[in-house]
Amino acid sequence: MNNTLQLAEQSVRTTLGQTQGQGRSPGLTMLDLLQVTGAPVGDAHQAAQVPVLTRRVHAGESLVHEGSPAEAIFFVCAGTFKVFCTDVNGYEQILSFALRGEVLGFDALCMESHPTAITALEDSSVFVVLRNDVFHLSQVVPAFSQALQRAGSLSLVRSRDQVGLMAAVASEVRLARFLIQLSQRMAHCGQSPRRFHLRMGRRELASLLGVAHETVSRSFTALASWGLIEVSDREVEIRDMDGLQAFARSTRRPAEGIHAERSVGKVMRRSMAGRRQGAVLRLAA
Amino acid sequence: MNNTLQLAEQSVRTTLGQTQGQGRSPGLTMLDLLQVTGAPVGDAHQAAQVPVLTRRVHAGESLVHEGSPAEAIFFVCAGTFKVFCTDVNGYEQILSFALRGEVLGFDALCMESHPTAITALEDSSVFVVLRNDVFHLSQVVPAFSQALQRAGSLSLVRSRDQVGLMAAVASEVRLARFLIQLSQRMAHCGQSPRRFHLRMGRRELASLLGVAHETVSRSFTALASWGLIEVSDREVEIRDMDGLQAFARSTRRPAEGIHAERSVGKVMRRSMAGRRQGAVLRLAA
DNA sequence: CGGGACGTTGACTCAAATCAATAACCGTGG
DNA sequence: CCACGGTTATTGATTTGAGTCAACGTCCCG
Repeated sequence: MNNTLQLAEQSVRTTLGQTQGQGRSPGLTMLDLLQVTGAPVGDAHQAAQVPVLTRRVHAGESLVHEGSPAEAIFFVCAGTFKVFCTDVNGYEQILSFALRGEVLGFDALCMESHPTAITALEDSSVFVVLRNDVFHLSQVVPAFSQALQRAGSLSLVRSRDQVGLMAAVASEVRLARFLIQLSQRMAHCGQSPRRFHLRMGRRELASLLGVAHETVSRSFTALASWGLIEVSDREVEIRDMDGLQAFARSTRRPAEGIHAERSVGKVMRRSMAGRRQGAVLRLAA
Repeated sequence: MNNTLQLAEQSVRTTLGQTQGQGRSPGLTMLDLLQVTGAPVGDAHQAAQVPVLTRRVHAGESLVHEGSPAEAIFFVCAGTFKVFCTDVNGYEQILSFALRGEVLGFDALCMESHPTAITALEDSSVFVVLRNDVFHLSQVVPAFSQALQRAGSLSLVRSRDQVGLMAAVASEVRLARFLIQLSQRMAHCGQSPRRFHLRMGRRELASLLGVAHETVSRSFTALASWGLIEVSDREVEIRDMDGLQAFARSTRRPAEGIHAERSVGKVMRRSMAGRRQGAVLRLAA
């Protein structure tokens, strides 16, 4: 317990240089961090004793650069981040978007440097846990150990959802899946699951989905003309959640031996092909 | 310390029912588990005191079913596993292959049930850590806590590499990237990085790469005809590692503002198109 | 006002999905 | 032993969806 406080003090001192004078911890503690992650808080009193650093990152600013030494991990307190890596040719591959409660930099725990870059898509803030403290805090504050495990695990689930996105054949299906994912994550953050503002541009979306940005545009208008969503620039409203979800379930040719009818997506896109205007769509009713 | 042994005993008792009578722990301990993960072993003596369960899984057998309650996590001790999920239409989406040292089921830590299925591609064995023990062991055996963090982190890195695979435009590039990844992982396991036996079929590979299985076949013959590899069914030999790596770096249209020359892949595929036989290839020499 | 970033839409091309046929392999059982 | 069905892998023919190139409109900021 004594130990705990010492540790925390040291943490603060060590990190101040890191934050580049940007953020001072306004009295936030480990308890706040735990609450943001949604993990069960064991000993709230103990957790409230351990101060935690925060850092503000303005829109477009970088939180970590690719290849920079892995000195800390972060927990998103507010805002949105994009995680990406830039290959030798300058192509920027987006790996995920992170919302409130998610951990950033977990993938660096098994290496010396960050394999990915992270930048803020809007004004955001994070909790900072220095790498050296990760180990100690795990031992001293059991709830933190658990929160880290859960957050890391969630990160993995997200990453695998991402594979599900890119696995879809049709570009419209990829977009539909993304929108549903985002909708659920927004809901989880207490925001409206039916109407939201996209924090990223078409180009970034295209990278995430693994298609050309022109295709993203076309897919948006396609989904809108089916009557599933309504779009205006980055403003999105889901008009037919069930329909969108059904459409998002379209898959690539099913495994042999299972003789289901043709995939929904293709049927729908084919049936829509002849139509001229955004006709109302009856979906596998 | 005393506590440690009690915990372990309990673990053994609780798990015996789970293992379906398949595996008895042949005296393996936490020390063995730590060594397999490659994590630094702190107190070897302590770790050697903590028995750990193992479980054998025969080729084709299932380790966990999708949606089954998340009762344990696993560390691959030997063999190969595939991690996948089956969607409503019966299409089997492969998420990753796991080799020795990697953790399985980490994604279930943040939920009540496994979001993915896991089956063995060959006769394999795993260490079993019950979910309830994960928390306690993390507190009692610091080295385990660290090993779990590292293994989870590695899992995330793998999952993101997977995104890198599917992000590539050309199917031959995807396959090339996969082969290089696998080569490096094989090397990490102490096996030859130039010559290996694929544990998975074309269909499974196709699912992982996000293409049709016919395309995987064609990509294999393409890479072989470039002279980069040699293939015979599931036996693969990399003949030109540098060339393969250069080819694997081909990307989608680079981000605007960076005016690099056309992507390597397209050029190569174009220049190869005219050739009839597996000519020797000079790559960006 | 002009330059730049962003988004949409159209036209064209081509790579990969799909459909189909064949070959090789394997375990089973006559 | 071979015949058989089932699975897997390869290759060919055809179609189509998405990448690419290009033009255009909008918005914002200097």
